[in-house]
Amino acid sequence: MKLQQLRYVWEVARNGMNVSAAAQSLYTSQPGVSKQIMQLEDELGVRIFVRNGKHLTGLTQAGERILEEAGAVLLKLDNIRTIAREFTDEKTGSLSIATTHTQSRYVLPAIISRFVSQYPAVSLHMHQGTPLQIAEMAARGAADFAIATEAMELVGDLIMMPCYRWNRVLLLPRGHALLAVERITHADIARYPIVTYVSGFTGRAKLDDAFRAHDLQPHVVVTAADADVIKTYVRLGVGIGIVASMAVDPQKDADLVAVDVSHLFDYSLTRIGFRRGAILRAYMVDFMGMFAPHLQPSLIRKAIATSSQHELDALFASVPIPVLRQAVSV
Amino acid sequence: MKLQQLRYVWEVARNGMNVSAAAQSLYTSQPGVSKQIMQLEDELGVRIFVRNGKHLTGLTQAGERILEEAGAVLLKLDNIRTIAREFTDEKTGSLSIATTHTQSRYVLPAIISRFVSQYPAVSLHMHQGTPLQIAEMAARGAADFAIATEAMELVGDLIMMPCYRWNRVLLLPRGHALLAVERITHADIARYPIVTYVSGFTGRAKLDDAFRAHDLQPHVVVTAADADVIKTYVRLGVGIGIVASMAVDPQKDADLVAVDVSHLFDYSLTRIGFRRGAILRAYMVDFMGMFAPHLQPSLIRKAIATSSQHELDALFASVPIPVLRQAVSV
DNA sequence: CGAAGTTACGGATGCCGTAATGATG
DNA sequence: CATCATTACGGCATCCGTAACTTCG
Repeated sequence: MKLQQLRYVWEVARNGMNVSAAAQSLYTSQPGVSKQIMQLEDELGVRIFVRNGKHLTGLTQAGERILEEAGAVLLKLDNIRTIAREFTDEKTGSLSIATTHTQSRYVLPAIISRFVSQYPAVSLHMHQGTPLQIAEMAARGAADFAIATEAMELVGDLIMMPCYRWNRVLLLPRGHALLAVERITHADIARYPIVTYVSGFTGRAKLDDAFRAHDLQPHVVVTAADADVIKTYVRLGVGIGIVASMAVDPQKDADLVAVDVSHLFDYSLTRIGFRRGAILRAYMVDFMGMFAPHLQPSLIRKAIATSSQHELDALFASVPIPVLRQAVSV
Repeated sequence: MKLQQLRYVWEVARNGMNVSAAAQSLYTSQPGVSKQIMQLEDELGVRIFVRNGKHLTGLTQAGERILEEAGAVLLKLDNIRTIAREFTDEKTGSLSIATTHTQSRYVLPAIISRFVSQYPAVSLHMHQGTPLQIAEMAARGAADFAIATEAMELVGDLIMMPCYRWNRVLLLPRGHALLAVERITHADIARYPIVTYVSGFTGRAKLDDAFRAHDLQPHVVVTAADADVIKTYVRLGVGIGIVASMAVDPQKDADLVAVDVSHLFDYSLTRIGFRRGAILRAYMVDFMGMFAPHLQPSLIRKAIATSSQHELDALFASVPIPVLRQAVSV
């Protein structure tokens, strides 16, 4: 049994049982991959892949279980490399963050700029995607961190730590009729065409929930994956915007009015997640502390030591999670 | 990074940083081991072993952490092999049990004979040792199972499952004065010289506790690691024996009288343990069921899924553990 | 027929073991 | 001086890549 063989098996499975694709992504030749896999199967005396003639079509029962262990092995090998780097170049390395538009555009810049000034030798990689893509990237090790509000619970093998709670603001063109309303209600909002996030993004679910709870059918006329698009349509007068409060920039959005509507919607929780079982570099732990000050190294260590979502929840039950102050312009 | 290198590092550490010894136990040459380790260190850019001139004297900080991961890798490789064998030869393999004299002499024979008749192609290995040795053997994978009453909690990385509770009997020569006593007390026993287990064996601790709780100083004149020796001295008239009830053989020990004294001592708990993270062959799960009928596959699976001793305890809190009927001859 | 996987084969890397050298206590 | 680790070196296995062949959709 060789490491290459495990890597090959893993990569073939990752590429939908396509040996050619796996070979490419491993920068080697198909025959090499094919042969090593067969060699492993011979050594183990068991087929890992189901073959239809010469084509691999799936995993055998044994293959599934072997793949699982192989994945764990590959993770631990990564860990060994990480540990080694930590002890050689404490301040150098890379930090790969997968996150959503909202985070990378409005929340992270300040954090990142602090981080890069403290760790200039750490190369930074930001990946944008849907919450699900983000979570998957972290889960399979393509990113060190996933930062998102949604879908983080859908991927197992992620340790997710609550970072902050936030709510929504209404974005209105100056002079909008709603500005005259003292305390805005769901019904008030539902009277106007709405521009907001597509479902699965930036707390859209909680927004829908709130209206549904009041038996209201809001008129959502434009949906977008990010606040910039939403603002654009609000400026066009298409409707009133509902965005995450952190997406409001007092300067740049001075032509619009942001109204706090946190009394109308449940708070959403943004979390940072990383692969369970992965070793974190010191600067990664530090990064989390910058992003969410309550994520102290000792707390992170405890979180890593947990083994189930349940345990993790219990750990954070007693930790106060900051609530993002609503950036309201009146 | 190669698997051999991890194996070499692991083995050197296991052998007290002695490369020569490690090479021998790996059936290879010293230079090969030496070279591969240095190669790994070069690749990782970090020393794993502390060197005093040319002698390895210990692990570096990085080395300790790397060793930990390497151990996990090696375990998972074993798991892959185990999985493969499970799918090829479901009924063949080996079962290695580390246990104490009491178990292997009095308790296991019946179980083992059932087992071998059901799995004739499984080669059986029994290792006898002190409870601590036993636990360590299982923890490092030298044995599949540890079965013992003591010390199982001292070794981490073991999943220990309660099997049965048992208590002690008094072994008396026929016609002994104590046989006239209706309900024997601690004080009654303490009046006679006692032959029993050495500390650390077969529930000796609970025995001492009981006398101490009654402010009695029993006169232990002979201690032995197994009941056979104890019986021998009882037969010699050196003293009265206190042994585990399962150590009494009604036929062979017909010349002695066994008196139930379970009202005098706390029940002891015999457990079976296996390495956390290891894959169990189907016949291993079956073996546990034969040894302790309440250890059903589903329960074992749940136990494997636990990650801490605490969780494990919680799981078994609601499982009734059989109490061994006292084999008393009167 | 095209895409994909296996077989065949030559070149090169690299691992292993023996022998020699260098340190250690 | 005996033990132990590293360096040197030759033989051999093995892994890789190219090319040819085979099979599936």
